[in-house]
Amino acid sequence: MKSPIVPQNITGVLGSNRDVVRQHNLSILLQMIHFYGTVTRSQLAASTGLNRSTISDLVAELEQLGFATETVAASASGVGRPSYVVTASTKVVAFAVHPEVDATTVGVVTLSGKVLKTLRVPMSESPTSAVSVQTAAEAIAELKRGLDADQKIAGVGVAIPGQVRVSDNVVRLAPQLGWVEQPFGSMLSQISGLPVFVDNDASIGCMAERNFGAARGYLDVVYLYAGSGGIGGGAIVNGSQLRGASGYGGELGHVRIGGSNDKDYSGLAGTLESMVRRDDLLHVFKMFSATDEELDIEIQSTKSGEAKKILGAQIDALGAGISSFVNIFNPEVIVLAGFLTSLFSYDPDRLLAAVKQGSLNASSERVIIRAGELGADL
Amino acid sequence: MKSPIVPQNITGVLGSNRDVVRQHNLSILLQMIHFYGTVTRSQLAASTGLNRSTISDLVAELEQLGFATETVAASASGVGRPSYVVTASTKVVAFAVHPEVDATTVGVVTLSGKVLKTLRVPMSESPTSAVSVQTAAEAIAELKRGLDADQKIAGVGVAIPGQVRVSDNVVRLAPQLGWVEQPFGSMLSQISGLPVFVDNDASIGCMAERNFGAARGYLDVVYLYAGSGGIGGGAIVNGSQLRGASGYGGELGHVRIGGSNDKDYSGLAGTLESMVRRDDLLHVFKMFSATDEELDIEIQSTKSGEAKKILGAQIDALGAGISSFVNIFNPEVIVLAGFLTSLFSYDPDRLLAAVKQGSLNASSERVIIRAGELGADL
DNA sequence: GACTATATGTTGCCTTAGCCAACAAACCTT
DNA sequence: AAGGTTTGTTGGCTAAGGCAACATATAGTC
Repeated sequence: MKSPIVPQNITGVLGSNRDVVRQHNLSILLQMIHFYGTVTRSQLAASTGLNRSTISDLVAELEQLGFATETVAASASGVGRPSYVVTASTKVVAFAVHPEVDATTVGVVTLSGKVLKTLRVPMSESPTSAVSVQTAAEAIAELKRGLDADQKIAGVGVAIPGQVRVSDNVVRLAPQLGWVEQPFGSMLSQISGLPVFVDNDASIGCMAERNFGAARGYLDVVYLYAGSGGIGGGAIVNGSQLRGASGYGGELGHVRIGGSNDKDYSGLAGTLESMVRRDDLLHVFKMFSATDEELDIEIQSTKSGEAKKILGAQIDALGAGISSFVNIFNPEVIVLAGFLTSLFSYDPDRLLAAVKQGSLNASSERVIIRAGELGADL
Repeated sequence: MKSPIVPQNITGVLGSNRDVVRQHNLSILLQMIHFYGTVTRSQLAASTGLNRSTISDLVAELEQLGFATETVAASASGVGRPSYVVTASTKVVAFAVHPEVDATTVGVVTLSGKVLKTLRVPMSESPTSAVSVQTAAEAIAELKRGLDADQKIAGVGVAIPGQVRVSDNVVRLAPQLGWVEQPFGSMLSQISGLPVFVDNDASIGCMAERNFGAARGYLDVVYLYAGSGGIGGGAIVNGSQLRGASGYGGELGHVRIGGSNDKDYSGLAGTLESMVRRDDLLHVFKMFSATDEELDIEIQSTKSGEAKKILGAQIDALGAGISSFVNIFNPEVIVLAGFLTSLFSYDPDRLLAAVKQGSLNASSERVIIRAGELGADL
């Protein structure tokens, strides 16, 4: 067997297709149902451009697969015959796992994005990946017992505060947890017997905002999330998540914005993460740990000049970072999450001014804020 | 007519389709032919995954449309029946227009990417867009006369050193040329009677490198180009060009990397463009204007401490910028063009070290250099 | 040089999936 | 109740890719 010399790598991601069309269309419908929770058939037809009969066929298939339910239109409010209402099935659920330093959280989510139940397992110390997997598996088993017999489980989504190689669900580096090269996906998959999808927490937050939150329906989105562990980011480029070659693109917190020598959690100097630090605010408020809500109250009500100075500096730094992202991505929406929300609401004008000052096109740029929700996944 | 309340904006860019498949497949084949210049039918079949008979059919259609030629395989070197060779037709050409401050360049390019002829029209002063359009149209007419009767003209591609709204071919802002909101596309289209596609020069350079140059075949690419007018950039994300919501994304030169107050050509402070300046090098070498080649010779042979200092600083700044892009995009390749090539070859180790220092994942990151070629287009 | 193995092109038929048009059903208005 | 409007349903149509059998062109073997 000679190796076939140049096996032709294709120009793009282009496998061509025939029945791929079906898959594609089903997937689109499922996305829309997932997205809206409840849609009429005619709406589906209108927005996909597909024929009524085709939609009918496709929805029937989805229904048979258990992903959707058709109901006979409650109270119609139109002229013609009322369209059938397609509802995302609550029979299909997924588990969402979020390992953190002080706890591992597991939730059950329906296809429609509703969180049915969550379980938070506190940890006395930062868990190894093996411990975390074990904890997650037990929580999943526990939650599984609470499900109805007819509910199907689609899989498990894991949100990791760190870099993840998505292709094989390996956690490359999670500095806070102290994990390096941990095959979290395969470990959890083996124990739980379910398909597992691992991704960066900010990427997942970004997708969640795009599907259910502030960036709902936009095609170009920049997302920034700041928690106790630094700043994570994600971007939606032309409707799909920025991943990069190996799946760990979108590290927007580690973008260099200033000449400062302060280092961030990953040891890089002058980055956004090093200049917008939650810890600095906690420190000036003499708090040790606080929820985002507690911190927000402190921020909005502070009279300390020192605190105001830090807040101003952080807002300017955040604005500088955002302006870079505006220049790079030209997004429709920028979504801030975590305590960045507080920075924005503390002085929106200052942030907007900072962004405007550093970006090329003042045009078409809106900043919306919204807290992220627990990891939802497809 | 009531407006249909919520006309359903779809989740993604999703119109669904049936005969779209054909278009898709034809387009893929054309891309591959365009990309390789010459391919066998069996190669096409292998890399698209399509059936032999389908390929046969598709290629026949392309041939009939005049985009490709099938030849009976010159010297075969295999076991079985030799496969037909499909060649990009030289019968289909496109014009490439590049307006600059001191000249407007127009070229004829074949589908296979070969530049048949170029025409450079020098300008005594920076042209208005109307003048530039007029010049381009005349040059196109001139070049048209030199074409064979059986050559088809696909269209005109225009590379603008500035921001372009791709959707309607309007130049938003080209600081060097002093253009603001010029509908270059429609103007040229009207005069020349050809379809015109306008885009940012760096974006086009990026695509060219991806199709024919150093980034050939890669799916995630970051491209940086530095000319006399500043630094432009482009990125290929998952195989397609980063455009942004309004089509002027990818302004990588205007990303903030330092606390400096030096401003770039667009008036932004501390950006990559403000810290890596061709002019500074020209100045230290006491040159007024120079080609990249002349500058390169100067750079590689200089013994001046002053020059070395500037070079070092610029390399560090470039490295800082690149490291940000590595964190954001996680690309496979970074392509440097223009005089950035010289910076890299002057001290590659220093640049690599600077990149490494500022980026998260030292893994999977290669830097290749190559000079860009004149705008080729699809 | 005939034979075999191998790879590819060609042809006719099949299947799939979306479209279309006609009709039926369910709603609103008058 | 009649007419208008929107949507669902049904049966037939069509385009496009797959498949299998056969034809064709090369290399290697005896």
